[in-house]
Amino acid sequence: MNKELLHYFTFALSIDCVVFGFDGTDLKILLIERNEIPFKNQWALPGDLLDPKEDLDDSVNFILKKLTGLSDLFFEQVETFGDINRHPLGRVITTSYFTLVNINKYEVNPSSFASKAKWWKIEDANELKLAFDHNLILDKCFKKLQDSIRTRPIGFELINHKFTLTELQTLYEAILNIKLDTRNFRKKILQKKFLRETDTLQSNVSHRPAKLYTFDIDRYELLKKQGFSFEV
Amino acid sequence: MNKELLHYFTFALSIDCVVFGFDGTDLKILLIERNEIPFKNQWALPGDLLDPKEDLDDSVNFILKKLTGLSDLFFEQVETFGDINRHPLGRVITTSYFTLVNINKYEVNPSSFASKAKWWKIEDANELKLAFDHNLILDKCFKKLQDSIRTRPIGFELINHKFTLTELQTLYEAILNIKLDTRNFRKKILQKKFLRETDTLQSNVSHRPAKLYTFDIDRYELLKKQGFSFEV
DNA sequence: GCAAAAGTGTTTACAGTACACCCATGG
DNA sequence: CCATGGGTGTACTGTAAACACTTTTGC
Repeated sequence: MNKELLHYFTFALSIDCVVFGFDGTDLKILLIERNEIPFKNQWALPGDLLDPKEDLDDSVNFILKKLTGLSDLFFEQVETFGDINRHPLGRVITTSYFTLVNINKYEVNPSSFASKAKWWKIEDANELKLAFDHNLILDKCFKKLQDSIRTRPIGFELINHKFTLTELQTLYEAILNIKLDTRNFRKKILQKKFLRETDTLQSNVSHRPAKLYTFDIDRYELLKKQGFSFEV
Repeated sequence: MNKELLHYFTFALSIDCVVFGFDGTDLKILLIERNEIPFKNQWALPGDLLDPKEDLDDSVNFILKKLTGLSDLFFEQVETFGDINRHPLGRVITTSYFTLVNINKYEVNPSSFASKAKWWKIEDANELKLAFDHNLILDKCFKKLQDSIRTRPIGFELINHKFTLTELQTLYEAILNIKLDTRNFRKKILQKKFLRETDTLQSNVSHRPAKLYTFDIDRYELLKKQGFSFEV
């Protein structure tokens, strides 16, 4: 490679993972506390520099696992941030990815340069001064999440395999930050026919037990292709 | 910077501009013919390596102008592509941006490593074997364009300042690649109230002249904020 | 007066919204 | 038998879709 060209090969690339989680009640976001400069002892999105030998999209799960122990999540790319001064150590461009998981199904274990890893309520995370431009990234990804839930049945990771309609409604309410009418919500979501009633009921609840539902995968995939729209 | 860290600062970043254009009838895409390796003499999206001293978002117009003469367009970031082998000269990550312009309002002039710059019909461009992974990038950006036109009144660059409803309908039909019912289209788009009737008529047409309309900017901005949805 | 595109209204069907009471269980 | 959340139906309103003829101009 000639010298003129080498001048261009001086960027670093990083990946930032925006992992939203739902615990049955609240929408949360997974943050780590950094124990390395820059921004040592500050909260940040899990993210790291990309190794030049690794593929961009493939590295997301690798990096997330290294810092938090979570693995094999389905991420979606959101946006790439490239302000000149966004990183104190040099010219680092970062690409952000988001996903949404069921918090109860995963155990979080900080490692590498993460001294802590913790689920924060969205509202609380927004109060923090995060490392780098991570407040901005979080904000953009949250908007993308809100958009996403309106245009597709967000996935099988969100809630337990079998779930009640109330749990699903709570998820929608948490993400969109609005109250929904129970009867209308049920009507609308059942209409789409991507939920299947099971013959199991909730147990050990001190009220009328709710029916449990599962996703009908085939129908779900079909809707995704057709450009499903769910205007709640 | 220590040696270990330097290992990460070996990426190059490029920008690819996906400029869609409308000439009143067809939807087109602006491509250049490269007169430099790699992919010399092949058609490609206008794009180039980013100078490490330049901001990411700010460089789009700079690069486009250098190659095609077009300037000051409003771009939107779409996606970042980072396959390991996408660029033959080394590890180059590229970020794609799209815009939509009125072809008749701009003059195209190839320069720098572009020997030609030409508007191609979308269908024809899809038949070409483009440089790098540009077929993939074009495809993703086209889908984004189709999405965009459903969720906002795409801008003031598309058509002349004053335009007829038929021109606007033709634009929608070209982008979405469907036929629309004239009466329903007019009803729906006028309902949104972001068009304002002028007291001017078309002239020099050998049929009944159409009324000319303009955008009502205030109303347009309001709708953008509110998350306008136009399900044609 | 003819060719060519502009312009216009009504009916029908379906989806969204608002709203209040009974049901099944655990304790 | 009471507390708790589960579960259901109907009437109303508004938007989407289908569809055909008259108007205005240039030549």
